[in-house]
Amino acid sequence: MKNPTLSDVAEIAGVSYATADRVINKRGNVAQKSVRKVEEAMTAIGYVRNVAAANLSRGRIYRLAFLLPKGRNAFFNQMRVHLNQIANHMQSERVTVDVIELAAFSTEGLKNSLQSVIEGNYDGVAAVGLQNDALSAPLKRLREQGVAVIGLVSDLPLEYRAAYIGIDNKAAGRTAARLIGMSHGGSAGRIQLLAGSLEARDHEERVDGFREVIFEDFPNLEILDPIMTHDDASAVRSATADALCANPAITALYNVGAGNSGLIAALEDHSTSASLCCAAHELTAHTRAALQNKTIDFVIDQRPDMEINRAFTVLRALIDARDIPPMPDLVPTIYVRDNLPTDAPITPMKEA
Amino acid sequence: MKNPTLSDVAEIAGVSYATADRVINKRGNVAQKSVRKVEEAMTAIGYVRNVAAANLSRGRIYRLAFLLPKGRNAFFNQMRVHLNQIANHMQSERVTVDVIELAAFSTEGLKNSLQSVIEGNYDGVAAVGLQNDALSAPLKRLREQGVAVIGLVSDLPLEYRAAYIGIDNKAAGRTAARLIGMSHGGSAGRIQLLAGSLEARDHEERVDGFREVIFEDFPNLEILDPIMTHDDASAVRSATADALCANPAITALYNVGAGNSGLIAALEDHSTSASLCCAAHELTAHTRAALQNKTIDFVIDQRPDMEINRAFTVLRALIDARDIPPMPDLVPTIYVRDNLPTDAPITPMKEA
DNA sequence: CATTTTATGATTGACGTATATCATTTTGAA
DNA sequence: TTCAAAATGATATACGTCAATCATAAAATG
Repeated sequence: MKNPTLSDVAEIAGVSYATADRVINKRGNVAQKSVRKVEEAMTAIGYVRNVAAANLSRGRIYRLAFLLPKGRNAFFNQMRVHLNQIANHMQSERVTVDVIELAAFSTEGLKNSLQSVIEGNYDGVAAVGLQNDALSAPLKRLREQGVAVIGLVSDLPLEYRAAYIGIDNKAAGRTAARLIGMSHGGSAGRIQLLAGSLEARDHEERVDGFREVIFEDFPNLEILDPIMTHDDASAVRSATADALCANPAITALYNVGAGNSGLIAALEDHSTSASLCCAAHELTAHTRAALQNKTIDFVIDQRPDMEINRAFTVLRALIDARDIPPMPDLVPTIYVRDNLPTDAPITPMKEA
Repeated sequence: MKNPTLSDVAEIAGVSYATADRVINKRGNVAQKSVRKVEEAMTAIGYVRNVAAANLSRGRIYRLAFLLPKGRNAFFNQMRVHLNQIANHMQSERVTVDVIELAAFSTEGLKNSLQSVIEGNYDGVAAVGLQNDALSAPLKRLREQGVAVIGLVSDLPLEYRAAYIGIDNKAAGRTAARLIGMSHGGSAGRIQLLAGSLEARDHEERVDGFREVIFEDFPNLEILDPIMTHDDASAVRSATADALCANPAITALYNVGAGNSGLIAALEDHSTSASLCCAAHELTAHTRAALQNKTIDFVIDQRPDMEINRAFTVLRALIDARDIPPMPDLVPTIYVRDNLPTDAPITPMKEA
């Protein structure tokens, strides 16, 4: 009935506790036959290491750093909120989190932040990354120090990061195209794309994916050249207004990047926007409201809450050199106005 | 730098360890001013209970039971796989899981299973529920024994369960309607519904939600009366074939329930099915393949993996009388063929 | 055979909390 | 003032693992 302990294993294996310990913690200097005896005893009685005891004994604390772009961007705001919530709960498991903010899209800024992480003596780092070779040097240093590094939302140079946590942006673009394409019901149409910058890898990938699907499966839809907005809401607003005015044949809009409040404002100004099909990224207060009042039709979300959860789990697994526990897959999530999350999903019970 | 312990708290509060312990574990017999002193010290130095040490000391083990419908239904197969995976990983945290299988949709069977749970001395139970007053008595017993009970996928009578973990089925039906509606691009159409049984609460709710949205927002779409299939694949197959034959004006299909392999087979037989819009529930090997080869267009999934994760987290929180940690929301997830998870299909499935 | 390696045993002290016991002090009511 | 009740202090043990030490036993080496 009680869970077997390592002492039980040792006893059954006919060795001392010390030897059993040498085996399970791979301390070496153990004869092969002893290893086998211990392993057999382990499986025989179904021994599983008690992580509570192990963590306590080890006195391990996990010092994590999250490198996020600074600024008032709705998506990262939300991510920061989730991060704080979870970090708060992780305190009881001896996990401390420092959030380091840095200028968005700045290789130099990221490099400096990584430098400060090197000096900060962390166990693990999750960074919203950039693809730039200038980052390789500090990342290499981190690896040499045994710091676990993962890319979050946007990847880091592949050689020096242990994992990437984020959606497949090409899939996200394809998904948007599928939805917009189907919404035409076989009729012809014209789609205006908006993007922050095609130098941002995620934006580029989304546009590519979008194009693929339209070309493959919706040949009677025309894609207009993307307008660059630098993810700025007022730029999005004026660009949208201009495009709709200049090209009345537009039947759909897809904003690949941020600045959705501008998109929404422009659509609300526009008289015939009701017949437009509109897709955007990331569920925020703005896009949620716009979905509900039918200003936009689809939101593709990357589930920042799940990303943060995964980041913690993966970092801890990497730090402990364990395998990663089974977790839900991360896919581009489609929101329409009917499947929006509610705010209080769990109902606590009244009396005992 | 090191995390403060309860001894530190006691010292700073100017009381003994014993008194500090009496406060944080609410053992009573403590003067108000001592309580205040301890609480102030706690916040002053940011004390957080070390759960590893607490769990170790308490020697707590969590004995959980999951009550799932028996049978080789693809969805529950998948759920069982996830459950086993996670249960396996939870062993190291002293969580044991017993899966109790019972006849689907059988109040009597569920009642008996609950009875065996009462005798089985569990700490928590997650049950795929039914709405039937006959269940109240055993559920009441469980509550009296201090066993945490939650409804999973399908809810239990509200009075005696602490939480429900599952999607909002009305929202799921609304979501399907929204997608099918939009896919008509404003044209008229006719939608055939298929359902297992309208006595199953989830099916009924989905149909209701579906109807709502079509009536509200797609008045030129007609909904044909649902065909009852009892979730049987061959029944679904023949019903689908018959309906398509009898009514060539059908533009869309929505299978509210299970038996998708039959639906897919019928569509693959049918010559003009390419122009049909088709939605179904739950991502399985069958529906995944059908999405990919364009036999069906949308799958609404309840993310059984997330549901299982939540179930564990909520049960443990209930058992420990803690608050529930922040977790990703559970919403009806829309899959098209472009945002499928990359995982290799986990269910080696013989038949539906 | 003597000597070095290598393997094993026996034991111990953290780690931080839960929980219990017993002695002692303080408080409140008679 | 006196005595019971309430509050506090001091202390000890257990939980299971990690990590270390030291002594001894077995095996490999020349």
